[in-house]
Amino acid sequence: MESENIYTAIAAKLRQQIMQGEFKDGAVFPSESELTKRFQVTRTTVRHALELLVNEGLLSKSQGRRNRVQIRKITKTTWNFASFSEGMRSAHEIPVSKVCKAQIIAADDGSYFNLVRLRGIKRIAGIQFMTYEDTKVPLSLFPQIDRFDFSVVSLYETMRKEYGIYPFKGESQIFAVLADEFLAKSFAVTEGYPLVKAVQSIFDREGRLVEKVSIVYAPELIIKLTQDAGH
Amino acid sequence: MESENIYTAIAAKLRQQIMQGEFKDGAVFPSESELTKRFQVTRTTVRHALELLVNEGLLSKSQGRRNRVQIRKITKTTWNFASFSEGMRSAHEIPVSKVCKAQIIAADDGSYFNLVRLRGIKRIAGIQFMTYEDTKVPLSLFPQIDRFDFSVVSLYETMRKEYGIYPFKGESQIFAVLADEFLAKSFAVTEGYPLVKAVQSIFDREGRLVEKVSIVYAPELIIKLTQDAGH
DNA sequence: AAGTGGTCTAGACCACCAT
DNA sequence: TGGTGGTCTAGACCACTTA
Repeated sequence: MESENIYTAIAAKLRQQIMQGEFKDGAVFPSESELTKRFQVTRTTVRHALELLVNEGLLSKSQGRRNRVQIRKITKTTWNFASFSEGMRSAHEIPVSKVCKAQIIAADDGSYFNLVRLRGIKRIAGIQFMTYEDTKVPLSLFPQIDRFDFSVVSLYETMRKEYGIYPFKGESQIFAVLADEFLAKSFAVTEGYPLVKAVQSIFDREGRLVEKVSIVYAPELIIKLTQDAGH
Repeated sequence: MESENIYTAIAAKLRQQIMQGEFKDGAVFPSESELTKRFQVTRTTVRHALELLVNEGLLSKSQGRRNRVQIRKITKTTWNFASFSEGMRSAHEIPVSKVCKAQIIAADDGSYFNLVRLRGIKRIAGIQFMTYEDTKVPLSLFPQIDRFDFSVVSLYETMRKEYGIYPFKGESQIFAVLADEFLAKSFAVTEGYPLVKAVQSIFDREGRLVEKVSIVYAPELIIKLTQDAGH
């Protein structure tokens, strides 16, 4: 498991410790001088390693303060439901998830766990669904993942905590579709109403396919994207 | 125009030279040792400055070879038409642009140049339009920009070359809409066909609003997005 | 006041590329 | 083979936060 460079090796070791929960999310990180002693290198090399972790969204820095573990979510936008439900939770709304289908399916390239969910929020007036998600995850990477109840637990959290696999990069295609009877009923719109649908493939850092997902968004849901030229 | 750090100041100076075309796109960049002499700093500091430019997508590096100026486009996807038309050009298709409206409008926050275009490609069978774009650019940043003929010249290129302003960051909202009579005719679909519409605000590095644009995409146009967790 | 991270120096050796 | 960028050392001083 050796890497060519010292700093990549150090980053790999620290990343592993973060992933395995040895350094917990939000906790203070060992100081740079501690790390120089531990790894027997100069501070420059330690900082080079830490820079990688910062760029990966695992570590947050600010001058004078101790470095902290901060696991950044895959997007900062309402692009996937995860961040959306977090926003709702803070606004005193309760996220709900209704499993429509949870089964193992066979494809050309192996077996997949297929999870179909309606997701939304619970309000006084009743449940309002915001997305319809059809997810496929490869069983080769996530053996026995069908034993979890995803109406209760988060899929991404399960991937991270139970399997140590971390979504890193996503590719999406966007379409417009017309609401069919089921979607119209679920989203409380008329049949034929135009809806946004996204088909995504999510990969981890090693480039392995982690998830194939198709999402139809309710019209209330404002889909925001942020893109940079660089950085 | 002084910055607090030496490396930020050096990066700012080099960035300016790249933007102003002193170092042209694709050309070799001064070597790191040359830059240490020019700015009278160590190589570490020069490299710190260059790292910023690499992250901004202005510079490309590889070991042993000279650093090169490489101006990365705002997206690598079919997200805006620019990259799409570039792809088409290489496939021996001719991009076309039909100006529907080009006028100055007044808003609460100043005057804007409003440009509405149908854009697409010319084929043997005829012209096929792929996007309908409604663009508004502030006259405060781009005085007399209405003198250009944007059926011929690129809007982004004009911003860059004539005004030295460089699109950096974009925020988008995505909707689904139904084709009205005009769009149906332009895109050769039936009225009521579902289409993807994006409303974008584009900012430059200083955070100034450079462009407000709404784009409706033809159904043939596959909209691809790539997103990373970090880096 | 002590400790932390941010910046910067002045070197060194190496891997890689072009000639 | 000479020059380039990549890595790394062993220091130093500063800005900032925390106690």
